[in-house]
Amino acid sequence: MVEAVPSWTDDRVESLRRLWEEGLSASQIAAQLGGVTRNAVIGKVHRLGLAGRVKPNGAAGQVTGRKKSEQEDEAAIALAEEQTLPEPPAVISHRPAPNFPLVPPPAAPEPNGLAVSQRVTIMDLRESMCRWPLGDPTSPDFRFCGGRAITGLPYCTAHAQIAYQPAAERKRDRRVAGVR
DNA sequence: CCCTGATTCGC
DNA sequence: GCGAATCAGG
Repeated sequence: MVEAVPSWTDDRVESLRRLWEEGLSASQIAAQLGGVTRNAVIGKVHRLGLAGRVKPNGAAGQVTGRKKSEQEDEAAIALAEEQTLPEPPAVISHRPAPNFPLVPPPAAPEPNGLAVSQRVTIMDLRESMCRWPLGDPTSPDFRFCGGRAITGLPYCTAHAQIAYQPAAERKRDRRVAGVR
C-alpha cells in the first residue's frame, strides 16, 4: 500500500501550527508529519507567517553547554531501562503507534544511507540512538533499532514515521458549520 | 559532526 | 505554493 504523498492539507497544517508553536524543531515536525523534509516544514512555516519563534527552545533540541560523553551514555541506559516499552512523547498531538511490531519494519526510507537494522542491546544503546524495540523485552534477544535517532525524538526517521502516524483522516463532513 | 532556522529560486 | 539547495549560524 503506497499512500500518496500527502500535501499540506488543513489537517497537516493544523498539526504543523501546533507542533511549531509547541517549540518543536522543523526536523522533528517533519518526522512526525512524515512525507516532508524539514525544509518543507520551514518553507511552509514561513509561508504561513509563523516564522520567528520567541522560544529558541534548546530543550527539545540540543543540550546547550553540556558535556556529553559518559553522562549521556548513562542517561540513555537509564532512559531505556525506564521505558523498555515504547513511550509516546508528550508533544505528540496525534496518536502514538497503536502497537509496536515485534519485528523489524519493512524497508524504511533512509536518505542518509543508514542501516535499517543496526540492532543493539541496551548496553550499546547511546543517546541519539533509535530506541525502537525489536522483539520481546523479556527475551535475551531483545534489541533496539539503534539507528541514529532524530534529536529530541526516541526514534530514527524511519521509525518515527511508523510511530507517529497521523490519525485517520476525518472523512466526516465537518463543513456543516463553515463551508467557506 | 551534529544540529538550527532563513532565504533563494526553479519548478 | 512548494521545497531542495543553499546560506549563516550554534
